[in-house]
Amino acid sequence: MIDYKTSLNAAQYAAVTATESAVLVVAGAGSGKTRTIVYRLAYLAEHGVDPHSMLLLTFTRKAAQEMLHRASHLLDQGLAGVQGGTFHSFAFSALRQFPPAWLAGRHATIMDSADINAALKQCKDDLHLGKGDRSFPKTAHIASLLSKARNKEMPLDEVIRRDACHLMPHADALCQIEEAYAAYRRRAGLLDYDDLLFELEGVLRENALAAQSLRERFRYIMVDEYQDTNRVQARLVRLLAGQEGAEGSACSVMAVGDEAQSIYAFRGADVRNILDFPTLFPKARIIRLEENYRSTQPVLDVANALLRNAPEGYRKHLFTSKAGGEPVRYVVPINDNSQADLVTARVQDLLQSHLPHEIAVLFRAGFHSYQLELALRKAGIAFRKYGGLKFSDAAHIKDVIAYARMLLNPLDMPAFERIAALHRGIGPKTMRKLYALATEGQPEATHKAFAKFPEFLQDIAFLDDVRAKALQPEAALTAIVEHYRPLLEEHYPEDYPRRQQGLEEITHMAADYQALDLFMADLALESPDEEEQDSEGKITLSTVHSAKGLEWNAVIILDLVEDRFPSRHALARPEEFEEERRLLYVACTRARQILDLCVPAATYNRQERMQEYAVPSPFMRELPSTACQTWVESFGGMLQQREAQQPAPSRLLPPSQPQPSAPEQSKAVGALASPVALGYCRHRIFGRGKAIKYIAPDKMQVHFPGLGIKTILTDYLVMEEGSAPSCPAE
DNA sequence: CCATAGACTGAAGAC
DNA sequence: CAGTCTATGG
Repeated sequence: MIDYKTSLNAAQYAAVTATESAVLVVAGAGSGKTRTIVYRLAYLAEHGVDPHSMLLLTFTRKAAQEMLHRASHLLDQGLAGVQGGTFHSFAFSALRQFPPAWLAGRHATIMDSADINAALKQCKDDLHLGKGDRSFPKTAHIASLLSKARNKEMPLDEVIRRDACHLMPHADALCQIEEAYAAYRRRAGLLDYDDLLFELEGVLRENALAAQSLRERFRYIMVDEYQDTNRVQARLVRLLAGQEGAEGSACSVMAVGDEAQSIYAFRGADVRNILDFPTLFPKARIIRLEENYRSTQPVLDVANALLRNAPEGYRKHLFTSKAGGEPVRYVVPINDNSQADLVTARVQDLLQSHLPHEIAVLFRAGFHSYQLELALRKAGIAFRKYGGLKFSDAAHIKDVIAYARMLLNPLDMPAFERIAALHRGIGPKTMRKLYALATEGQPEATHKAFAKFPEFLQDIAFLDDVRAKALQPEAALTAIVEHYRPLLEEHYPEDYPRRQQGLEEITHMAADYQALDLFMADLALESPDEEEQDSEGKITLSTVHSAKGLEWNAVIILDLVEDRFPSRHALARPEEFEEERRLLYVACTRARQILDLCVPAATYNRQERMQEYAVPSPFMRELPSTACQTWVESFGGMLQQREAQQPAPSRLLPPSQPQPSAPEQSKAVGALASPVALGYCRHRIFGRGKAIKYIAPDKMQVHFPGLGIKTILTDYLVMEEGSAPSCPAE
């Protein structure tokens, strides 16, 4: 038996052993919440609970696998029966078992983001909306608005009014698109990410048999990262748990979360779920894990400083009983290009040091790491990148996936169209016509139309043939790859050998699956990593979002300048600005021993085709000078330590007066509740000679919701291009 | 005259 | 990779 009392602290022990009632674990960063879940899994297994009745919902499948792996390691026995993964993947497997009535008998396919975009584009075109209108939102933007509406469970026009008021003129058109898109999915038997959750909720409510069967099976539910669940997800937990205290429902739910780490409000996550948990489960115990076991005090000091400045004041103070630790470094490269070189050199140093070589470089957006990727390649340092483009985003992989999907679901419209478009002479118009004909069932017309494209006909015949053979996933994919080969060479004459390797990889991955549709679902839900084994010795590049829940000995954060971190998209509303703060908090708390914050003095502006002075991120400006050690790059690439002083003072608006005080600003404050956000926005306008170009007057309302154009012009736009910045308040 | 192919630019975060 | 613009083929 495992000695839980000595392996865990008192709070962790309480959380692990509280299996009778619902438990909410509020766990600070690095306070051992993974450890708690791992020990709880082991504890349950040791006390005779069948792994089959445990459900572990985490943010990534990888997180679930790792916890299960660690738990079975503790136990000396496997925990194979535990169902673990994301809400979405769990929903898919539940729906596979208990499909909703409208899907009866069909293999539903999950749409990936490319499918969603294609579908929306088609709906938009069919309705003749937004043609040639530059102010009409881009397809990807429409997708994010529709998804936001569903995740927040708010009508679409409400979401537009609140989050994108400049799109109000298009609200009607967008609502029409939303409707058409819903019809499209039903017709083609497709589920998008949001459908997975709502359809499962529907099944649990309407299909008593299914609900009972799932409830009987899952007696122990554990939900990680609860602060990033949305309303439906909370309802799903509730529905799966059944009535608390009701006869025969011994279901025990444990939710683990940290409100300071909520970084998914943009996709509808609702921190209220944590606050409402005790209402949902009145008998719930609440346990707090506070001591940090991960990071050194200097790292925690920076993290604490970040939260201290949050207007909402999370009552969080991370502490460790370990003393000492390397100071956090505030590094100022000359520009983003030399940042890549400095980071590469730093990584090389760390790799040669005695420290365990677990190093991560984190950044706000996928493309921020491009320069670094080049520099690392040149230096011969192996890395692995998470976030941004996925393995399954590559065109050739998508092609093969399309074949596999059409194998499962001949009506899968995006797949059909993708395959059609592979052949010469078929463009958007023709492929839609062909799909319509093929599904309407007019044999003669269909025959005639398809006869013009013999290669496409061959594809269809090939798929019919493979379908008849009912092959295993690996064999089916091998056949597809072989069939696709000539097309691959035709479409990618320059680099098809490299792409062929990717195709071999995907065939190989399929070998682990019993059924093709399960494999397809996993590809759409989470791109499985190519081969885990060679990850040894590689450093990690990752977006902060993808770094959630992970930790490294050394963490380097890139591009802590305005426009990048916080992202320029996060300016419109104070809540979004605060989410950026929590995002940076998450990034810093990933570090165990070493934390480097990179604040390039200049960044490349693509429009101007030149380097431009960058403004340090407001989060950096507010950091007390004692929190870190400043290193400035001098010409020639040398880093020099600068004696304690306010790190890299903001260029034009010193941190001592970041907020406007003049009376004329008070009317502007109306819409922007947070003075921090206002100070920040003002800084952007006045802090740079190019501000007028940067935020065009007619776009100002986007950045300052609620401000009229007149106010903006009279109160704000006081400088002309190229002139010295001047500010009415001064 | 429509539909397609090819060149070019610009990127948020993720299930 | 997606979206847009333009040249060209049917």
